[in-house]
Amino acid sequence: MQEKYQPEYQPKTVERAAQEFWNAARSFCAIASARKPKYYCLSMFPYPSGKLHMGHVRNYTIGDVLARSHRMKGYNVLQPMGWDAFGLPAENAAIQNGVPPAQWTHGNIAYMRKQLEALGLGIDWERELATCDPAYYRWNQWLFLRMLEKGIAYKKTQVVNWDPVDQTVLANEQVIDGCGWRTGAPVEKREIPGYYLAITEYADELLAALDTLPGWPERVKTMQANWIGKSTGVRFAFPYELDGRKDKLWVYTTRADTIMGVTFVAVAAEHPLATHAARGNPELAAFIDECKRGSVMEADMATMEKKGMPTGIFVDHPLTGDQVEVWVGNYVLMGYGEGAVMAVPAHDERDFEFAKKYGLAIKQVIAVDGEKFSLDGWQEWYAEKQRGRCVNSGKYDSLDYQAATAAIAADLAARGLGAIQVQYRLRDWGISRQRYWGCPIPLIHCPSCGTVPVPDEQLPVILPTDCVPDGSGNPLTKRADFVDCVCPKCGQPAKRETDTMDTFVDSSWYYARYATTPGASTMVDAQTSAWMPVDQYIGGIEHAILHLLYSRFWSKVMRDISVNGKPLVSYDEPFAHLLTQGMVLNHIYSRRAAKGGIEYFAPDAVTPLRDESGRITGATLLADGSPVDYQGIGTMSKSKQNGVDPQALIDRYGADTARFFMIFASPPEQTLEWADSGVEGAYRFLRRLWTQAHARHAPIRRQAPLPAQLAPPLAGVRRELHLLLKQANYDLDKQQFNTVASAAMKMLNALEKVPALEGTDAVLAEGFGILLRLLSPITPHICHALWRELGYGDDILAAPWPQPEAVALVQDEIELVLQVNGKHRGSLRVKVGADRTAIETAALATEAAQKAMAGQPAKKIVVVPGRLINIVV
RNA sequence: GCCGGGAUGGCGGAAUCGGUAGACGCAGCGGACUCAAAAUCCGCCGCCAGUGAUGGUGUGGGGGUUCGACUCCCCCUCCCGGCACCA
Repeated sequence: MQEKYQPEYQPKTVERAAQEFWNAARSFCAIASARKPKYYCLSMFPYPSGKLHMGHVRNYTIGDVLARSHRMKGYNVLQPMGWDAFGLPAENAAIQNGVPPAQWTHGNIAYMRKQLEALGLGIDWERELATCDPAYYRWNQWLFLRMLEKGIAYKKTQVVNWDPVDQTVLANEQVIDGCGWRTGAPVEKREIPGYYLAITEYADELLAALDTLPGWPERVKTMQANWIGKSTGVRFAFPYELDGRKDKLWVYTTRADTIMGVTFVAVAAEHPLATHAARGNPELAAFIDECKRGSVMEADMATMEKKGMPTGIFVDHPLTGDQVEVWVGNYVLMGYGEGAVMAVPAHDERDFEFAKKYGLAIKQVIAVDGEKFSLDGWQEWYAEKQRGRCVNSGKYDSLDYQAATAAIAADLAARGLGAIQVQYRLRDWGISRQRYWGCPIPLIHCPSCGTVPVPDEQLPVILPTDCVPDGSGNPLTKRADFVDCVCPKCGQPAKRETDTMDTFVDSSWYYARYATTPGASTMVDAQTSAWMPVDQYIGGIEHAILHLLYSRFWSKVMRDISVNGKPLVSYDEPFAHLLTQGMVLNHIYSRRAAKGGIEYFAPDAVTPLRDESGRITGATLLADGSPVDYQGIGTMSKSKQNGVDPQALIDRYGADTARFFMIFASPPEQTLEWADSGVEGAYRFLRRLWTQAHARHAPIRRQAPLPAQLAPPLAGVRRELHLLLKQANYDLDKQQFNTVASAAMKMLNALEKVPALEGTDAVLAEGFGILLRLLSPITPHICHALWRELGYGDDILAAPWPQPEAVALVQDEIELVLQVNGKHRGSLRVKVGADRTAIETAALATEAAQKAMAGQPAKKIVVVPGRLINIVV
């Protein structure tokens, strides 16, 4: 044994010793093994924002509980960690304090890695990676070039938020109420070229394959399915003649059955017809300009006031030949579908409001029996598909949705004006960012050859690490040593692409890189396929759609790209099981900066002001008493300054307390409002565990075998322990870790009360052995130390997972709940095998039943075996 | 606005299939130990009435199904996540 067994719990000493033990034994280095089943346990890697926050502690403790419990259950576990190291916050930090993003990022990584180590996570650090490392991002570039060759990557124009003062593209996050976050200037929409990945080519597979993911939460699959948004509709055209030229205005609709109710057509501000009409119409041109202002966010588009203006251009209704006027609408997006929509005010809520506002015709073409249509106000049934029948629609009258759509599509097709088409809500993935701190897009622009890919042997295109962004555009554009190059094709001077990639690219395949042999000279290798897919992925619910969908897409692309006739990877889906952790929330305080931008303040930097009901209404700054606004509660994040650093907790109580508290606080999938009340309780429990173990260490070390027959009080304690273990194992399988922690507390409560009898030592030895193993995934350090001190063995990680024994659980009497008319009136004890009649007789005989029945005869008696009996009078 | 989720004591939460609502813990209150405090230990603890036994009531709000509803169905309110350049 090591030093003297301390009677007091000293987390620092215990934790240092355990961590040294694991490091020396390389306990968490994953080596492929054919003898054990593999378990690739992965938590979403953090953005190195500076310090860990409680959301990280929650995420990584959950992952570690799963990894450690599976290890003890006999799995060969891989649990890696790395850094999502490119991104906007590094540039923001540079703007604020002038430090280059590279330096800031590496400093943060060093600090946060120490914090993760202090938490005692069972991580294979030999596989650590950072996405800002050229050895990693070269493969982003390499795969991008393969996608370009296959046509999966292509160029088109994109609409971005433009800050006219800083002359820079803004992220959605940097747009506050339609204005730039630094300048306060109203944001404009601007069209610029960018590169896209054709994720829509995989839309069908991404949707269908959701059914192959039983290990994913239903809610995430539903969100992804809705996001992909597969719909079957009709793409059709309104023919028109303009300046003597015949042409067609195409639209797409899922409600072709309402086509006879079209009273106008709305096009996007950027639509060619709008541009045409704006010539010689200054008022319309001004309106189009207005439409081009504002943010590009969908939420803004959906909630803003719907506005429009007529173009004076008319198109022909494809079936009736009626003249239909074309309007410009601020709610129609050029980049989505055809940039034009048919408007049926009677059966689309948005069109209805629009028509009422501008006095446009509303023509009812769908009726529902028993419902009365009125122009006075919108009613839900107007847009209903299922109950409706066509009216005022000529030959389509009385047809239902299905029949009308089919007939109308057939008629449109016969005229060459349309066809049934499957469409997706999903749009192709735009990956170009006009930012410095990201992976360079490996392209060269040559005056004579056009856009030329960087040859593979020149990869990676290395990002200079000494730039300091100042908020006014991408500093790469000013770096001649980066931009100036020679065309790989013709050798003439050329310019390098300065756009970098979306950071979602980096995170779309990092899990595969972890699984690859460290230092491999290819993107992936045979080891990748051996470890993949990830068996258990753990991360925040905020990634339910984008990150998880992009990763699924990226996997399928890698599967479809072959090198030397071999696909890069052999799996279809990257993540077999997914646990979506609920967000850890905290209060958000902010105020408008002088220029109109916004600044955030940490909750511990303000004094909240409350109304009489206790709700926070505002706050004052601790530093100078100036007022700040209360923004409600939201996810802990660097940008909102509301993260809580776990370091103080770890320093004061140790990592085990921090881990236990986070796990105990709530079930993993639930949102958690941060409050540190209760940390004391977690610490108290661990201290009690330590002192109890110490007080009993002599009898436990004897490891006496259980006697054949235990005295009833001891048998009762033993039964309780095994019952708790059974429940805890069930909860662990359900990934409901908070009640596993509760079970451990209940076990200690039971063990403290074990009466001193013949066999007590054996019950204690068995009981502590169960408790320590059950608790070790949550609080590994203290369990490691006690396991050794109490003489169970050298390494609790090598111990088998505890299982309840059936013989310990038997009992001969059970308690049934007694109800009269469904109301709880007491209980009664019956022998385990008692039959129904015996139970009924016993129940009717009880004083409580007699009293509650008040002399009335039983009309019916419900007996739920083993649970309750309900007498109905 | 649209998509997904949530709401249970003063607080975090528990209740596996529709079967004792509030396990476990925090806070609080009372007591023991102590010169005192901390730590520790014992007890109480949803709300209302009652000295008490006990009775009534209670899982965001309203309605329904059922012998029985935190749990199932319908409607509503509020909160959280996502909405494609935060990660």
